[in-house]
Formats: sequence, structure tokens, C-alpha cells
Amino acid sequence: MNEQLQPLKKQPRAGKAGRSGTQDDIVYAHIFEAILEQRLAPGTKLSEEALGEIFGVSRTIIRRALSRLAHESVVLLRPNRGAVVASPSVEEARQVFMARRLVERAITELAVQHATAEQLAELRQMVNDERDSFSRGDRGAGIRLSGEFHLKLAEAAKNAPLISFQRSLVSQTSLIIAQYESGNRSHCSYDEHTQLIDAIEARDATLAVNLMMHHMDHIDSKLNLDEESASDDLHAVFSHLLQTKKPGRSSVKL
Amino acid sequence: MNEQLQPLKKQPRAGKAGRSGTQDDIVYAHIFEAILEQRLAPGTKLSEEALGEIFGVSRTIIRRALSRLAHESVVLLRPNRGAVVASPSVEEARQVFMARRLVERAITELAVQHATAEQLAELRQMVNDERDSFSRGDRGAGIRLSGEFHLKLAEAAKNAPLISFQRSLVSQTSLIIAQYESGNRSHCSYDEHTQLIDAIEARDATLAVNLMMHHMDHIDSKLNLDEESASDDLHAVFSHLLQTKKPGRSSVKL
DNA sequence: ACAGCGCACATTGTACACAACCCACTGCGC
DNA sequence: GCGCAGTGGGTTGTGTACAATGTGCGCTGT
Repeated sequence: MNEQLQPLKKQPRAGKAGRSGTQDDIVYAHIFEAILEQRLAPGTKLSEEALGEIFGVSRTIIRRALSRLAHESVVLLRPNRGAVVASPSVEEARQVFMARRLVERAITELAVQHATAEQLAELRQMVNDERDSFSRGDRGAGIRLSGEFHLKLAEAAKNAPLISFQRSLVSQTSLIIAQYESGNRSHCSYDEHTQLIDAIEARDATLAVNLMMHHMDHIDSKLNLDEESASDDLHAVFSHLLQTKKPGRSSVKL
Repeated sequence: MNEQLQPLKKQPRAGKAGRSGTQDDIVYAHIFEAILEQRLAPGTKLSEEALGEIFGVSRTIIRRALSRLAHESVVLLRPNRGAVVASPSVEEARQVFMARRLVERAITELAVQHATAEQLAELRQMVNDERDSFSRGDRGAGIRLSGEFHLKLAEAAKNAPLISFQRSLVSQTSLIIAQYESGNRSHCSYDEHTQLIDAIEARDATLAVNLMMHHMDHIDSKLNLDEESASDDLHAVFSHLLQTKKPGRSSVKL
């Protein structure tokens, strides 16, 4: 438990690929990935000192990474009580999905107008990677790549505030999928992604938006948001109760 | 230059009104207010040590406040080169307004559905405060309160991600207004705000959305975004060129 | 005189030490 | 036996020292 992966501390300026301030990004990315791939379960406490030892950096860096993750609502930062992996409630999930429908519609319309051939090629490449991950059985990477597809699409929309918002929404969506996805693993979203790219390339805004909305419906329908899914993980089941900021004890009021 | 306002350091836990971690908020709010009221011009460098002395706190706190402001794109954080007050370009301003139209429409529709009587009363109160500020000639406070009105409206929409996004958009909008507002100071937006509240209270979604869109049009038309307004402030005119992260000199390439 | 290099200062980035806080455990009293 | 206050361990919050980086000035050579 006290071993640390690559020192990452002793590389003063790794060649030229690593620019200054990359340490935060590395820590951020690793934690984010771990959460998406459910190696870190919702509700798990993220101790600053422990993470510092693991990554070989001081708490200062960890703190910045956690702060960033908290800004995207992927971790919950409780003053004086540390950070935990967020476990969005059903209501929070609904709100995220509502916001995503809104944003994805706008992004799709803008992407139809502005997407360049190069961006479309990149999007196709990402769909390939996504399909590979799922066929490899790497579910976590698949979820992540699926999210990155939507992020790339947002970039094609050429609207900085929307990109930033989309990043936050995609992060939360990934977390929600990881937490609520129902047993039925028919995760063929890459098909829909391909169709979407085709519609955008054809500059058919109506079709593209329709496909995107159906895509959202499909994602939605794969989740058991109506009835809290029966999970075998007690923590996941009760974590949303245990993490209220209320000063009361950690037990649920009877 | 070396005097500091209220120590704010020596109050270990000011009574019970000030919860832990309020120092950040205070610093954040003060800097934000100063930027909105244009006591801090776009492009101004925000030295950590100087701010620390002014507010009587260490760089740690300042750093967090700046980080938060950077997240809302109100200040620009340049690695190893310090923070400066953001000076949004015309293109950035356009993107912010496009995103706001999107979000405001959604918020208005949701507010029509969910706004409570209490929230409507609070909104009316805010419009009153806003009108008072403008009639007092306190333009900065007016801009700020006008923004807070839209934030309050977002709260009535009961969608956390939208609220968070709206906060960022409103901050940037305020900065843009402060920077680009044309001489014509007919800033009677509080009238439109009142009409909007009436429509929401009447649960008339169509009317409310129309009013909101017209409101956006009016804000838009008050700005000189079409042709870079001739400013007497050289910094403001060229700051968007001078602030690129490029390693080159601060002079524009000839 | 001007261009280019190098040094020195100022400012930010990081780590660490200490203080404040939360939580759990223990022991006492009821 | 149960509840509650006091106390100790451990974690987070904040300030500060030191290292690394960026910037500007002066020097030197052509």
C-alpha cells in the first residue's frame, strides 16, 4: 500500500513533451480514470496524504486535482472532512441528463455548421477506439472514450463555454453510467455515434439532432433511474444518504 | 499601498455567521466586485503577494480565489506568469451570448414550471435593489445585481448543473458589459426583469421565453461587438493580443 | 550603436510544518 | 447497561520557506 508508481517527481521537465504544471493534470487524469472504471467506488474517501504518497507528490498537488474534480462534481469536497468520490442521486442524474439534452442539441446543430473534415476524421477514429475497447472487454475505457467522443463533438461546435460545460456534464454522466447502468450490457452506442458523424458530414441538421436525441434516450433507458437498482454494494446503495452535509451522525434518521 | 483593510485574519471563527473557509469567499467576492465595477481594468496583473498583503491573508488563500475566478473565466491564469483580469475578445463575447441564449431559454421554461411564490417575491426584491443602484448612479452594483437576478432565476429552475453554468456565464457577461457597453447608458433592464417575473408568475411559458429572448437582444444591442469600439485605453484595445500564451514577446507580430 | 548573451531580481510553483478541526474511543456518572 | 463529556489520534486548513521559472537590465563584442 505504500508503494508509489512512477516517481513523476524527479523528472524536472521531462524533455519537451511535459510542460510546466503537468503534475496536476496527471494526478487529475489518473483519479478521474480510476473513478470512471469503478476502481474507486462512489463514496470512497480520497485521503490527501495517501494519494500524495501514491503519486509521489505533496498534498498541494493532490489538493488542486481534487479541487478540479470537485468542480466537475466528480468528487465531493466536504470542508474539514475530506473528499469522497461523488455518488449522484437519482434526482441529480436526472438533472444532468436534462442539461445534456439541451447542450447536445445545441452542439449538434453547431457541429453541423462548423465541423471540419479533419475533426470528422478524428471523431471516426475515436469511435473505432471505443469499439475496440468494448470488444476487448475494457468497459471503463469504453465509457471514457464514449464520453471523449461527445467532448470532441463539442469542440467542433466552436463555443468555448459550451465545451467547458459539456466537459463537466460528460464527466458526471460517465459517473452516473458507472453507477446506475443496468445489467443489460448492450452498450452499442458506437453504432449511434457513427450514424451521427454521417449525418453531420452530410450537413443534415435535422437528422443529426434527431439521432442525437435518440442517442440520449438510449443512454437514459439503459439506466435504472426509476427504481433504485438493487445493488450488492451496500456502500453504493446508502452512500447518498451518508454523504449529506448535515452535521448529524452518519446514520440515517429512523 | 501597503495598508490592508480589515485584518480578517485574526477572527478565528467569527461568531457563528462565518463558517469555515469563508476567507476564500471574501477575497473572491472582493476581487470579483472590483473587476465588475472596473476598478480593476481588463489586463491588470493580479499579483499574489500584493493581494495577500491587501487582504491580510497568505498567498494560499489568494491562490484559491484566483483559481476560482479563473474557472469562471473572469481572470486568466497563465502558468508561471501570474494572473490577469480577463479581457474577453469580441469572439469570446459572442460565444458567451450564444450560450446564454440557450441557457436562459431553458431556465425560463423551467422557472415557469417550478418557481415558488417565495422565489418570485425574492426576484421582485432584487429588481428593486437593482433599480435603486442604477438610480443612485452605482453602475457597478447595478451590473452585479442584474447578474444576480438571472442567477436567482436559474435557482428557480431547480437544475444544479444549469445553475452552475449560468453562474459562469453571468460572470463573464458582467465582465463583457463592463468592457464593451456603449456610451448610451439606457440601462433600463430592470423594466424587462419585472415583465419577466409577471409572465413567470402567470405561468405563461411562451410569453416568458419571448420576453427573455428580447431581453437578451437588448443586452446584445447595447454592446459594440460589431466593430471594435474605439477605446481611449490602449491596454483594452490590444490586451487580447498581448495576452496570448505564446512564448513570443509581448509585441504583436509585425 | 546595435544585437546577443548572461546575470540578477521578482514572481510563481512546490513542499513542508504547524494549527485547527473532526471523529472515535475511553471512562465516568446515572 | 446506557448516555455523555473529556481526551487523543488522525486528517484537513493555512502559513511560510525554498526551489524553479520568467523578465528585464546591463555588459560585451562586433
